[in-house]
Amino acid sequence: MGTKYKGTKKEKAALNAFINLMRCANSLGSRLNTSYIEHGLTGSQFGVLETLLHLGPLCQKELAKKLLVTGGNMTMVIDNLGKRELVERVRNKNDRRFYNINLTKKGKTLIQKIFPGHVEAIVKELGSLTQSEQIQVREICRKLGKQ
Amino acid sequence: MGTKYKGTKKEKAALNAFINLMRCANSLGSRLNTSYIEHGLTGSQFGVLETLLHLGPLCQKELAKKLLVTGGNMTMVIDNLGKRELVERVRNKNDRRFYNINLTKKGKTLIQKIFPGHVEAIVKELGSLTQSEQIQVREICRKLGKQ
DNA sequence: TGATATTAGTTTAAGATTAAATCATTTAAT
DNA sequence: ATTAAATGATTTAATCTTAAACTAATATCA
Repeated sequence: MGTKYKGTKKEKAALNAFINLMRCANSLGSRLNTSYIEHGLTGSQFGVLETLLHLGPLCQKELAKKLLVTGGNMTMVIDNLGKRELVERVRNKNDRRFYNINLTKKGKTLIQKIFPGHVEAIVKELGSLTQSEQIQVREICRKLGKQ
Repeated sequence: MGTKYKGTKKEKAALNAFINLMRCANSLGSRLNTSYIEHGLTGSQFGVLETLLHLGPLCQKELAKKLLVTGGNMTMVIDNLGKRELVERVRNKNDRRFYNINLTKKGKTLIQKIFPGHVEAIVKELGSLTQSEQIQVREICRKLGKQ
């Protein structure tokens, strides 16, 4: 579904690629959020739990950077995960400005329970692409990722 | 930057493609939002104005569907655009459940002023892709778009 | 040492977003 | 015609998100 914008060929090609990419990511994200919404997690909350599971304890700033959200928002996300006792803040002893954010046993159990279904859903969605196309996605996104 | 998840090759390939796609769209979106943020518009507001400019008057439900947001949210977005007199609601005479949402002269002037810079920024960002890669994006997103 | 700058995290204020309940209007089915 | 169902829009309550101002801890360096 191309744009209705009247521009040069080059402009229309770029605009179409952009629109398609954004809409695709948006709708893919919506279709894949059921795995964590069912467990009362928001996207950011799921992202934090998943990041901690796979990368180990991180401080809030690192989490915010990885998940592309602001520091203030990360404070709230960690607060809310903390209220449900899914993560805990532990002051860094060497530098008391930092917290190390750890998964609690309860948090680890939850994310380990949810994650496989999430992967399964992704594999299913991405199954419409050939292996070569999946590699193309990585290459293209790598190029676009550099500002 | 691949995932740390231990899974089958197929799972890791799908997961990596997915993560790259989502992060790419996210950061691309952040880099491209300056064009409208400078004019005090949110992403949704910009989306509405741009859609109305290129597709003509639509009702709120159609706008919500095109922009992948909820109807309730669209009510608020239109409210806020209305407060700034950038759009206006006009009751459909044949079916009074509908509003036709029109760009005002002020709204049309604004979006016509902003849009070229937005396109220019997109062309610049997408310029890191070859023409063939831009076409690949469309093909890949078209496949992923089907649920 | 002690003033200054930097850094991690928090708070605040404004507004965005959603799901769900509700209202108003129109359509469908007797 | 009248009831029931469907449809577009609104409201509500809860949560998310951001930018900017702020606090506390650490680093820098004259």
